[in-house]
Amino acid sequence: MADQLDRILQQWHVEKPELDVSPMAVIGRLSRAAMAVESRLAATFARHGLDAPSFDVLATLLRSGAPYRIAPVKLAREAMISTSAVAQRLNKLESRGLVKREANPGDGRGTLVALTDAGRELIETTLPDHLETEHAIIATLSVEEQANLAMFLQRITESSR
Amino acid sequence: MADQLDRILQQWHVEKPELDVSPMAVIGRLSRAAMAVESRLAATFARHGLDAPSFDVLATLLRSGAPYRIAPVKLAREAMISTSAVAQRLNKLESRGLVKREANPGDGRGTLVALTDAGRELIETTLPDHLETEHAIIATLSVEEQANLAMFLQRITESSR
DNA sequence: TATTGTTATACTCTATAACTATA
DNA sequence: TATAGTTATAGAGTATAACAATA
Repeated sequence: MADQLDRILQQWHVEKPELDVSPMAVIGRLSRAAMAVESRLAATFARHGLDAPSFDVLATLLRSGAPYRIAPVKLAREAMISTSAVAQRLNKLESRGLVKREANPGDGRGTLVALTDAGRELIETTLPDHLETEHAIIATLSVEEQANLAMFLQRITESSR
Repeated sequence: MADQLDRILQQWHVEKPELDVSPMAVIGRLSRAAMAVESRLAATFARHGLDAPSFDVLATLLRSGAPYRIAPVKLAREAMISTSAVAQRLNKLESRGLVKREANPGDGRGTLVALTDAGRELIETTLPDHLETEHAIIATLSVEEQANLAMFLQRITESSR
């Protein structure tokens, strides 16, 4: 089945026959797949009143395990965003009562972000739905193909560092 | 080699052993790979004074072939963005003299976006550099692996429609 | 001096709504 | 009525800079 990338590649072959545009077949489809997936995940998040950045913070807190407390600087490193961006994500979540900021007993400069009961409840409810969405997205691939895909993506990410 | 996704999956296994988080291995790596690639492509674009949306418009015009003219509504469909977003991309490019808007002789309502000489020159110079970057990103995979990766991504995108 | 964290501010890209003009 | 295109406006998320406080 020809997709949009096939048509784009065909155009390039006609217009620039001397160029090797084969990398576009991979990178183009990577970016389109990421866009399509992002949009499906966003729909699931929205059903629970969340967006991707908020889900990311709550999920990071949950998977860190009891007592569900993390320093903002650690959240910034995990998400690869600035500490300022973290502060702004936290403002949003804290105003909804999903997290709260506490003093860090081990570091007078620091803060600990804690999951509230409401936050815990929301992420526990959202997570299975999210996993179901992710499962549906990749169900078109066999388990072996999924493993190969994950490995290829890992190698691409590593080689881009 | 354990990457960040391996550590995240391990955390989930400990905290939520009853959940099947295996889809995250694929989707998580997809989103990280897309982010890493996007950032490398952006660096190449920046070296030529461009960003991804601007490159997208100029490349679309170039691969459309002579006379390098496209209606805005077609640009919107190709890029899957609103016609308003297209108008704003065009404002930016036109103010730099890289494209110009002409009347559409076949449709009195319409406009044709034309590559200027400067725009043509810029995209012709940027394109080989861009392809080199893309080639470097996927060079870690064999040609066969690249083909498999592209196919897997295509299937994921299709199944998300 | 370096690190943690916050706010103020600005930037980028986008979509929605409102509008003009032509098919 | 529908389509093409634009601007005004607002929204989301981010980073940089400036700042306060502690290590």
